[in-house]
Amino acid sequence: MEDGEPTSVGDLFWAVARRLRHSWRDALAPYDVTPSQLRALGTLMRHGSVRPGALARHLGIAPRSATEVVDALEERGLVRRETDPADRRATLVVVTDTGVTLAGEIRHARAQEADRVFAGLGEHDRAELERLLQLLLTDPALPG
Amino acid sequence: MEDGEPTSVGDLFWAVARRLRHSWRDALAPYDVTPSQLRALGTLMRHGSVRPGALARHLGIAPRSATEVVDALEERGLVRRETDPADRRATLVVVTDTGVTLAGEIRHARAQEADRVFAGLGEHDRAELERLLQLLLTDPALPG
DNA sequence: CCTCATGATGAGGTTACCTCAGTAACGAAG
DNA sequence: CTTCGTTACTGAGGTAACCTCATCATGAGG
Repeated sequence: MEDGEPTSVGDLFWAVARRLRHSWRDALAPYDVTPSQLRALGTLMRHGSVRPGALARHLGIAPRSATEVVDALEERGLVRRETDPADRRATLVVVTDTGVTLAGEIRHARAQEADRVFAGLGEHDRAELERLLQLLLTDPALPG
Repeated sequence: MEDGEPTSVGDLFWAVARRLRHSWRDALAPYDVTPSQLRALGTLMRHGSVRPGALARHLGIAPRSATEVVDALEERGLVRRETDPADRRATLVVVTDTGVTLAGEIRHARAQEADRVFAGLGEHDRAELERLLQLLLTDPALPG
């Protein structure tokens, strides 16, 4: 990113996104969990056992893609699939003990990393950024 | 993105990034140019004819990946490769007339789209966001 | 019980990256 | 002027994270 002149807000946004992505990838490397897996794990922690379809909706991805993330998490033993007793077509994705533990550790590490990155802004600016992002997120002009 | 509770600034950031990405992809669809291609084309417009290696540096990607972007642009006739007269190992990536025209059109369309998205913030907030992003970008705490 | 909708997944594709190895040409040193 | 390390690009092959479309089982309503 030696490009000294990102012209628009959009360009700026992407430039920051890129840096952030790399930074996080490095921070997560020792845990052998990719960002998207972590995102899914986090959602599962927050929502408890859900079906892949619901997970997909939470993550804003296609149902088929949720299957893949669950596959990956299951392969790492962080999650396990159980047949939904209420509907035998469906599956429940349950976080294992290992998963819970790891999620906790990573959450901690990531919070530190985020602090490191966003702390450069100072308390006030960080709150301001949070407000603006929240605004953008709830902006009806953007497609879902 | 039905997930009502992105907890951290980072999560928020990614959520916004996702929406923005989709929005842009849709806006660019009629031109048959991917975001990464457009980014490269933009850089070329700003810097004139450069070698793939330099382009890679500007874009913050590996040299090998620049080759790919140039391949794609060349295939669409937006760019052409010329041997660097100063160093026959090297190649110069030159934007064709078609490329210049298309870049102009897209720049216009994209500006409108960005306006649409970020205008939801209002003039003041947009400037504020720009300031904050610029801050993050120049923050030495982040790896290059 | 037949039909339609729904939940998950197999198959196969795309984008945008990456590393590693190879080839060609430059530049300096012998 | 030849040899040698360096640099520029690219072929080969790989990855993550998505996608669509087709398939199969189950559930729910007429």
